[in-house]
Amino acid sequence: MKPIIHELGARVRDALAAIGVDADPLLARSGDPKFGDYQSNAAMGLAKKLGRKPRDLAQAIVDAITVDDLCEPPTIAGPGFINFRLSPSFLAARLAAIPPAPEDGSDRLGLGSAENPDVVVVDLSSPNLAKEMHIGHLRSTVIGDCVARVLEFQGHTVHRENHVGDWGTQFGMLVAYLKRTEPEVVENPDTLEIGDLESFYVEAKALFDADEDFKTESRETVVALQSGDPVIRRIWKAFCDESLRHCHAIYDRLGVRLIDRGESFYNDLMDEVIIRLEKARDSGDHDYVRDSDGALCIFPGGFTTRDGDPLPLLVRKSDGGFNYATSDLATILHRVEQLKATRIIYVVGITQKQHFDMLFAAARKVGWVDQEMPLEHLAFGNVLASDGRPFKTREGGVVKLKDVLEQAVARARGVIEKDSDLSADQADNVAETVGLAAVKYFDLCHSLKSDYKFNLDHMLAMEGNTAPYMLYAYARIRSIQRKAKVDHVQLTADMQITIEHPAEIELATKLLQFAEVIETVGRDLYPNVLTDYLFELAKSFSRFYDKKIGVRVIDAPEDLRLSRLRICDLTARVLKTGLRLLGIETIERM
RNA sequence: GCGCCGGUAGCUCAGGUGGAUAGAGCAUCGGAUUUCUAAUCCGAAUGUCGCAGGUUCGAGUCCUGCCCGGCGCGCCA
Repeated sequence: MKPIIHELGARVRDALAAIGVDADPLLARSGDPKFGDYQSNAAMGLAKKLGRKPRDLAQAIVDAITVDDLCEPPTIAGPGFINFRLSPSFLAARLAAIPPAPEDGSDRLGLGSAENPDVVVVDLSSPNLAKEMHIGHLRSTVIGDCVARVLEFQGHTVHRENHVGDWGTQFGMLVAYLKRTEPEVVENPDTLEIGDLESFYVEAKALFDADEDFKTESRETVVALQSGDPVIRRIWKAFCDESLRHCHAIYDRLGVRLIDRGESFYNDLMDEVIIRLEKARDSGDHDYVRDSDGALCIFPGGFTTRDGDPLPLLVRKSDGGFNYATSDLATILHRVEQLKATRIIYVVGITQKQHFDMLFAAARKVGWVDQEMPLEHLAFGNVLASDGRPFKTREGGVVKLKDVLEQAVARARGVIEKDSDLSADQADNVAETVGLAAVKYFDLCHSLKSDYKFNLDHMLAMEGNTAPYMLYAYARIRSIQRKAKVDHVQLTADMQITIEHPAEIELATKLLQFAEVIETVGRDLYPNVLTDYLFELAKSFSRFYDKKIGVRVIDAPEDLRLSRLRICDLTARVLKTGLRLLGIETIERM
């Protein structure tokens, strides 16, 4: 079942072909319902090219088109828009054709899988293991998980790569500090527990700054670590494991699954990066790879320094050490050559834009990545405090992600408190779901590139484009189904759907847009397109079910009752599926 | 200095490939309703889309210049 917009587009293309024109049908969703559901904007542009009047050309297209199985007779409006309004019988047939939801929760709503599936790498979250995850890691984790879910849903193979920072210079300091404070780690590395990584880091840093001996020790430890000293490596490993346990407590809570592949994993590949680049440098016909001030560099071109000189990507520092360009190039080698990736998406803050522009340009320049292969930096803005300033604790420290989630869940508990139907356990469960959903949804409903202001009142409001509203809309439909005492699984078998009331038409049309929304999100990777759609769907349902302008459901005549209950069920399924793709779990009652 | 991102209603924010009278939520005002969960629905009001030019049938969207805010610009990641 392909998106309706493409079906209509194909019909317009055929009509154009019939009158001897090969052109893009320029199909779009109508901005205003009074113009119908879809419109073709092709006539205006083509008319000029063909030396004809736009409206005449539009008329010729309409005369040549066959769409009576999909919509009402198309109309021509304004300068030459061709408007299409889907017919109720088509809407009904299309909805009726959606197969029942499978038991295992993998509902696809009748959507097909990608014809040419990609192998997609999504680089997400990627915290530094030295410290605890903080508010700055929220967006990458949540956005990355969302696009990974959408791409998986479309049938692509997705690798979620958690490129954690576990190999930087600060690990010398941390391991040296660990050796002092937790000497038994050397004997029993598995038993290491650090309750508060953040303060552990602060303590280590304080000692590093105050104690010359410790500073020296730290530096020696880095060298020992990176040259493979088994004792140091063991302590380092214990520290990383412990740190990852902190991270995964959060990932588990958020329902995010990913593969940890830290910088250390790429250690050997970084050597390989250097070997290949030195070879290119020495070959004589890759002048963009060369040494500069003692550092091995790639000059991708198009980037300049403050003084206007060509800006290189530094791949090996003049002291022989590696930096993040080295490990990022190593990830590209691994992803392209080992994982066989056909699309790579880096979900990283927008402050890194120039770095990724240079990295991608360099990787293409040296031929490690084909020109056509998509390398995408999915860049996002900062999370700010509600006053628009940087999000800090009262003391000016970083805000731990764990604390933010805890606070949201606590506030959610307050929101649902008045409902006495739920047991204490159920209430806890609902609060957990609602609180986490609120944080995720609020993040995902903003456009990526701009900063947004973190506001618990907003994200936990029952009104407006929020998680609680969406979850309530879903729970409400489930409540209707319970009250109607109809098995909504059995309901789907061989049963006709009737679409005639304006509220039914509106809701049915909205339901069938799900396919094209998913397609858009999979291509452009804008989660807020999905949240906006789900919000509109929920509003359409409210009108559908409204006493004044909607239809009766439970007490409607039997045939309409079953049809409408099925529409309710389809709405619930689209909401559940859409929210699932956002990484949000639904609840049956709240 | 160069580059990138943002500037849209009182507030928070949306506005695929240029499309019709620029939207939503909140807040404000007015109306419906003894509820198939009112956590609702209908209506009203509110805009120099940062400014100025340009491109064209048509510009919030594309181009040029400028203003404001944020970020980045050689060995930290």
